[in-house]
Amino acid sequence: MYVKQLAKLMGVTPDTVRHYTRVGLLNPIRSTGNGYQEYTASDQQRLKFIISSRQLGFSVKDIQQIIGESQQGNCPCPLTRKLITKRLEETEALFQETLKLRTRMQAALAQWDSSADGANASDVCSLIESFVDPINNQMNKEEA
Amino acid sequence: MYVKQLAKLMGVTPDTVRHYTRVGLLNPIRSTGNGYQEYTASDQQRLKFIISSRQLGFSVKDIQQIIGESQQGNCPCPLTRKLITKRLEETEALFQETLKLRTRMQAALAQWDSSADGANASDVCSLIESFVDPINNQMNKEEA
DNA sequence: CATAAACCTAGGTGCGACACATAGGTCAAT
DNA sequence: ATTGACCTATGTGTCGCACCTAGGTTTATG
Repeated sequence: MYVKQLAKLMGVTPDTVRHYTRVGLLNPIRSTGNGYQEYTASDQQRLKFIISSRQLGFSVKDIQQIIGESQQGNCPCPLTRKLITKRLEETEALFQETLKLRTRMQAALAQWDSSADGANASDVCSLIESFVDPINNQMNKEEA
Repeated sequence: MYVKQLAKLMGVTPDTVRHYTRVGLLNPIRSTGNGYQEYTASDQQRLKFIISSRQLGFSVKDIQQIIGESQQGNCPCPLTRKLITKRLEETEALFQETLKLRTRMQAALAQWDSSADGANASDVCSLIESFVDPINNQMNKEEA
């Protein structure tokens, strides 16, 4: 099976399949004669594994490591647990940051909807310049 | 004031200041003689604006646009509102995706903590291979 | 005065996971 | 023979910086 067919079958783009091939995650066979890449059932199974792993938050390098561990005859599961623990921490951090960003943006937009336009020579945009963040600016807390 | 001093004053790295200078957001004056970049009070104010904008989720290109609009004599506030609306939508989408990813990861880790290691010739990692996502796999919903 | 420490410059590269473009070869049908 | 749809390898662009290279400047010190 050629690249486009495999891609369509697995719900990714041909470029994605080529990308994984470039980095060594897929190992198609060179077709005799025309030089086309022939993807086997093994590649299909591997691609399914890659897609599952990506959906679980593993990076491409993580997947390379996991597969490498497996190919060296070691059980990759301990490594897998370690990696996902790390990735989960990162995702948790990203989640919290995104949540805070969203709150800031919503607060800004709400404030701006009810405020007039305006700028002068020294300012660029009065909306941004005068934005007061009710979250990060709680009367400077206990400082007063 | 030179790059390091401005950076320290505003709580960013000298590289960040240089980056904004490279893309034209800051316009320091060339010092006579030694070629050093001299940042003025105007640059300091501008940098403050940039940092605020970044914290509100604007991209560097957004900021370039907003400043450009202002420099052409137009009020940048309508553009600002339009841009933040778009960025807020993106942030909302990222937030939802991150939330779902976190849930998947937590589910996987919980399942893996109580399951044995194992892999064979055709598998890479049985944990990933046999992971069942309780969120995305709700008995295939109504299909049965 | 020589030297070292600490600052500065411009320009280039690296990150991550692809998407997209370039220039060309192959194959099947018309 | 030509067209269209496929394929190849390789390179570049994305984003916001961080980091590195190779060098010049300034200041303090022995």
